[in-house]
Amino acid sequence: MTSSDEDVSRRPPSQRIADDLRAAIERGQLAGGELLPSERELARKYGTARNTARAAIHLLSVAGLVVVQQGKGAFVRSTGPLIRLGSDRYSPRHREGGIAPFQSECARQGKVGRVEMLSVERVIPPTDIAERLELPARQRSVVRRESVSYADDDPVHRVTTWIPWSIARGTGLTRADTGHPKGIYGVFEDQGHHMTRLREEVDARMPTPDEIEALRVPSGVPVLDVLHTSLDQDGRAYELTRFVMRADMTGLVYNTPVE
Amino acid sequence: MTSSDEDVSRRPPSQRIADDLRAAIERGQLAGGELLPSERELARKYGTARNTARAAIHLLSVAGLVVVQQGKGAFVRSTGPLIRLGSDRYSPRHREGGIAPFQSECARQGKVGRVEMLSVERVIPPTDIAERLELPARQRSVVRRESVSYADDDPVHRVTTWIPWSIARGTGLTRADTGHPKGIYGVFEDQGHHMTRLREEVDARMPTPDEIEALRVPSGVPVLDVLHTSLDQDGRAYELTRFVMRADMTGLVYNTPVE
DNA sequence: GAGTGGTCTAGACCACCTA
DNA sequence: AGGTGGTCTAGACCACTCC
Repeated sequence: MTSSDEDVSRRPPSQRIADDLRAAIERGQLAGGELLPSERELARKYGTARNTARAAIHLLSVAGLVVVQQGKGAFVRSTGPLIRLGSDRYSPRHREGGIAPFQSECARQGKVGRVEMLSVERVIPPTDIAERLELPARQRSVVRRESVSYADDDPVHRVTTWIPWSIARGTGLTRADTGHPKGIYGVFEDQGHHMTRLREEVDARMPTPDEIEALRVPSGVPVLDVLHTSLDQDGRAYELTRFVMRADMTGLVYNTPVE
Repeated sequence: MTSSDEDVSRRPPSQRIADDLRAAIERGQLAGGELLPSERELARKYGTARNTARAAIHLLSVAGLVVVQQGKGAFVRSTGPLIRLGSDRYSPRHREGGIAPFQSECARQGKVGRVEMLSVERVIPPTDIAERLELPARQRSVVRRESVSYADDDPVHRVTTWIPWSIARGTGLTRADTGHPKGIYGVFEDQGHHMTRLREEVDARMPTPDEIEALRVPSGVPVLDVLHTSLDQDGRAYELTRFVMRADMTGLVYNTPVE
């Protein structure tokens, strides 16, 4: 009658507890933001050692279902709507108003978007970056601009832009404040580089310790790693940007013609 | 001299061990596929209980750096090139040869691509699907096609397609084998639906228990969740597909004009 | 101070893999 | 058989939060 691969009695106690909690969450019996029973309480209830109840909660935490806070307890992770970076964010239309697409997307979710520049430096880029910019071996120097995007005080994107030195030299691109009302893409256009195509390579992975700290990512939340290449009217790459995005607060959307 | 937030002596033993292993991996001292010291060995070496060494390895496992196999040990996860689903996979060009883009992308990585149909059923779709298909409340019936894509015997994508019953009825879309040499998109074209635009919403998240089983995802590996909408020459959605993709073996790439 | 999670110990038994 | 990981126990002490 009962199939052996669903034999609940053979499932270890920690997983049984986790299953029960997971089911309660999925049924909505434990809603987003709600507090789970404490480890000691679960241990009492299930007649196990505290470590066993703890293991159960840990399972849910690495699966991204709950967020644990020391001294407080484990809370069901509440899933709000995502801030979606659209492929149309580079459209010249969006620069007319002078308002960045990240900000307007935040506003749509009732949040305040803000970008904080971290650094602007002239560096030698990693080889994968140099390749995509088709830099000749002789002149591998680029300007690297690093920033963090915030939605309502939550850091959500870590953004790194690489620009060939031959393009950036002598322009506002070498300064934190470009001084251009339409931002860095305004500068590129003044320099004669109009974005006609873009290429984005999208990966997902767990964050590095650096990223966990910088983006304050809770356990069980991956990041989207987007490597964006801007191509100008001659089909040449003139700028590269890597977005590392908290996947629990942000997503992507592409809306494109089929060629 | 030493800043307090880097004070290594205050870092718990399990994290110290994890840090050391992580450093060895990042230095390449422990290469991809290589075996880590056993838990008992680490415990001896660091003078801790086995549980503590075990916790260290667990940290690396949920971070996606190592894969643990019962009875064998913990191995450094080897990162190969990804199979990248391109936004151009829907181009009519690709259907001429009759070879699916997934297969050709696998071939590029020296792998054999294969798709296994799981089911074809007439169902009432979830509301988010119905909304995107702009189904009138009266006729919410759709054909749901489920399949799994394999690269060399590894299941890498779980694919679900929803098609309004009004479009699918009486066509090969209601059968596992459509009988069309150009696949389901060939059928759509025969029905007068030509894909002129596509919209893809991209999220990343940890896999559900179902997905962990179906895709055999090791711990510490997220999935890409892509909701694809096909729009025909009239700008109407005629088909929706959800791809759930192992992020350690597959990625995405979009190459689009800027409008 | 009482409650919560964070970490550790020292042992135990089981399941799995390799030879 | 002897190694590996998987799970559990019963206790301990620490760090954090809230009142």
